[in-house]
Amino acid sequence: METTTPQTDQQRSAERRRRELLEAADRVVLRDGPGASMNAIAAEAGITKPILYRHFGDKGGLYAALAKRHTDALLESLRAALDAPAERRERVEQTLDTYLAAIEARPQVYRFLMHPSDGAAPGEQGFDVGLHSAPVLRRMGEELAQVIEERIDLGPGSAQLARVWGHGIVGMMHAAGDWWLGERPCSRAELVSSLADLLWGRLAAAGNRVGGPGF
Amino acid sequence: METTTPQTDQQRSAERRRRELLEAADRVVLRDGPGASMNAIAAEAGITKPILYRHFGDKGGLYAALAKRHTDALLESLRAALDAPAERRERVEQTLDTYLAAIEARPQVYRFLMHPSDGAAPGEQGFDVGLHSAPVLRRMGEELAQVIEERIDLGPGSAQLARVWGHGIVGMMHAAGDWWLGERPCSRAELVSSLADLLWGRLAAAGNRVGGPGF
DNA sequence: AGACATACGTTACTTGCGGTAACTGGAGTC
DNA sequence: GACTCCAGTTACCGCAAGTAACGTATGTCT
Repeated sequence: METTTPQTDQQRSAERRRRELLEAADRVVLRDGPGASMNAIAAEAGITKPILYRHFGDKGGLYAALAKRHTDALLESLRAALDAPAERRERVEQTLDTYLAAIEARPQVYRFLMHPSDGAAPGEQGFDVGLHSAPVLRRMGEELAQVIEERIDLGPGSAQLARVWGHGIVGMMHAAGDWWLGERPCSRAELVSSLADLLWGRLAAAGNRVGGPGF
Repeated sequence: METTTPQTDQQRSAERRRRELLEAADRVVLRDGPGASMNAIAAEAGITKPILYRHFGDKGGLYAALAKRHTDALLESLRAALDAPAERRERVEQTLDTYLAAIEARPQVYRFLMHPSDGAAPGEQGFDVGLHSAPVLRRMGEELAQVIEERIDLGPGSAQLARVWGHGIVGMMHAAGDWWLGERPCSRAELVSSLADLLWGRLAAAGNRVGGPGF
């Protein structure tokens, strides 16, 4: 057989191993929260620490690899909702709802991606060592910016405007979702509708309250 | 019992001490970034670790106290801009600009408040141990929600709507500001104007691009 | 005055993490 | 059969959070 395929064989094996390790890490993080230690992950994978370090360099590398998996999956869903052939408002609501459904379905994953250091027990190292603080939001922002610029006519300076809006809208969605996930003050549909209303200028259109405080 | 003024004296002294410690911690964090160690902070304050722990319990407590100081200051400025007697758009722009000016003027403080674990050197503990991940955003969101509900007439369900919008707008401002601070793609005034345009429904009003991709 | 409680401060320690160096055993190669 | 790579191990270092146990000045009670 391919007795003369040492490198390819090794590479395939290494990649499979890497996937296994990532899945083990996933399980641990999902179970123990983001405070999971490298030791615990190694144990779950049935091996010991140095192997993890050989594969991922350091904890930040493991975090990045783990985050990339989930981020890719999330972005995939969002792209689908964003590219759907529907009216703009419909698309916006679908995208918001997709995002919220995702974080609602797997809050542990969400918390890991967005607040990787929370839940670290005393003496434990957080998980976002390095500069990996929520690159998810950045990626989503850039992605949305691109879609906006491709599909909407914004006149001069559209590139800049699209990027500002991309990051702004993503941030709005994120913050509202984070708050909603914590307090559950209303249904998902209501939240989606309220946010879409905001984006549709209802804030600007609303009238002043009568007998307000002071003025 | 309260023999004259021993307790009060002690309390005053303790409070002054606490302020001194917080100021020292501030200096260290501002200088060394959020990876500052308790030892370093204690040294800067001219004392040793256990005193810090007697005053703040644990690192999370120190973080919380530190964050509260800055958060209070920031909220103060924002409230002023938000309560100014001006047209709504003017007020919104002023508030956005105030926030952006603050994070632009003291990015170190900003990064500490928002991304407290970044910059932690290997082996160092991040700074947001505990559940203190960005309560700043929550507080700003609630504050804004209150102002919105007080001053704007939103019809039925206004309380809920105001809260969603409060958190959403704060998240928009935060994410856009974070991105802007990192890349500086445009002037502050442009960013403010773009965000206000977004809130004023320009996204909804814009026309579709001709010859878009696919459709 | 002298014994005493109390808060302030210290040194010295434990624990547990991330990360690494140096050793070990088994596959394939000449 | 000697040689070379690997995956994997044990055993360790450095360092940070957090704690226990030990002084020491200050003002109070008898």
